[in-house]
Amino acid sequence: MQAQPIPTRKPQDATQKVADALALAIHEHRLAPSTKLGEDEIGEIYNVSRTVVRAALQSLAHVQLVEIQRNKGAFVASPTPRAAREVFEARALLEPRTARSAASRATPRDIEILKDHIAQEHLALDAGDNGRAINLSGRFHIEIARIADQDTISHFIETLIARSSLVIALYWRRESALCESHAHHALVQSIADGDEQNAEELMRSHLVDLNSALDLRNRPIQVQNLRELLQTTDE
Amino acid sequence: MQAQPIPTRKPQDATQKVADALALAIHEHRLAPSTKLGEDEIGEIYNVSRTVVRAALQSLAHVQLVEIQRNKGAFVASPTPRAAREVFEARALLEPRTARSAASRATPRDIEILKDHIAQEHLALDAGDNGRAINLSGRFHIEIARIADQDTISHFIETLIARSSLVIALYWRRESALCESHAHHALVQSIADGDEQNAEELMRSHLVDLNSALDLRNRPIQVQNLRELLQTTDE
DNA sequence: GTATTCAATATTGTATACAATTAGGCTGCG
DNA sequence: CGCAGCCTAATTGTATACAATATTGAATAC
Repeated sequence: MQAQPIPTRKPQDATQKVADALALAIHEHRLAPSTKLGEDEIGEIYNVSRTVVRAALQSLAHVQLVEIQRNKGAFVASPTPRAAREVFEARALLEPRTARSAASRATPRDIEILKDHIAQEHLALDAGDNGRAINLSGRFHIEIARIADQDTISHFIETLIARSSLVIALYWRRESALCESHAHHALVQSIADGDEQNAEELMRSHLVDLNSALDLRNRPIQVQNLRELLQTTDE
Repeated sequence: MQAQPIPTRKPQDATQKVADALALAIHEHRLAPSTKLGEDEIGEIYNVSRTVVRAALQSLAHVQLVEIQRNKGAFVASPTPRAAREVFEARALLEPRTARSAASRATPRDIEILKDHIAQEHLALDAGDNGRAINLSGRFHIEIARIADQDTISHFIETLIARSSLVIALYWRRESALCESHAHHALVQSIADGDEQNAEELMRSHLVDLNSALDLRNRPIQVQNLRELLQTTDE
């Protein structure tokens, strides 16, 4: 079974397509924080005009995946330790309640989806594709928010998880094990059981674990080559 | 020294300027929900090209003040009762804690700013300018979030309050008094006193009051998209 | 008279051209 | 040798031109 494209929202227009591709690259840590995202360069890679690229970059800037400096250009966002801390504080505030809500509403179909996410996550880990595993781990949380059926808060959580990807890229302690989907599995179980209290508590502790796996003291800097990382043959 | 030729003033960031102007118009209820926002029309009004207008509209779409339908155009957002409920649920989740945090950090300068906000709000109310009063009332909440010094959550609250303006435009019960800044005054007092517990509780009850002033049962008439109205049974 | 088809118009989506700003290097002077 | 100033190249900001899609209205067939 080969890794298949992660089902993002279907890109209706070119702008969304480019934005999704860039977001995926960032989430999978192929694009490091602070990487310059030149408009011409991206446009050539995806065969679209700067108009489309600019719209995509602005879209990503709105969820703070990239930072746009006027007359300077767009860069992959590089959250400060303070911002990183805030992201996880906000998640700790929102997600436990979301997990509780999900436990009270999840359908068998939802449980299937969650288990499928975990399965794919395991596959990615076994394949040594950490970037993809991190992305899938985040999408697991997004899926829970979707099940909770709170669009507004779900949207917030999506942006938080997007930024979490950057935080992890910058501050993850290598010595700590990658997202033990163990925790995810227990979460699914409590949600499937409709055990609201347990789901809430598991999510809370899960986030605490995640947070404790970060080292917010050092702020590494990396620069990479765009074209090699983004080059795709599909049209 | 030289004469300053200013045939046409070129703002630093035209996009932001247009977006701000449109957002203000929406917040002050000069632009009603579901109003069509044609690109050419707006461009002529502000003397900018469609490029700038499109960027501004997309920016507003990201905070859900406008809704963009592909190949159809941009419209002032019109939150459903469900969305309206969610907005205030999210505020109830975030703002009490923010008020508590503000109470623990506010400086005398911050208190001055808050009191100034209330004063301006009173002025607007006395002048019968309800739109401006509503906008100022919202900015009061944003100011508290700023004082709390949590950029991430503050950003969420900003978007929630922006949408609250639309919710109020659609669902506000005429019979209920407009935002009694009485509540705001008490809040400022508790924040000035550093009384965290009281600030949190006051904010909570204030939001409950706001919510109870809405009537989410009836969805106001919006004959913007007839096709949808005829096709959907509307839950 | 009604409904359907199809052309005409208007509006949005995208690409390209031009203007403004920035970054880097070169020269010239101290 | 070092630094200031300017000049050139590169990149972004904005405007305009062109393409694609949707809406409108009229003509035609039934």
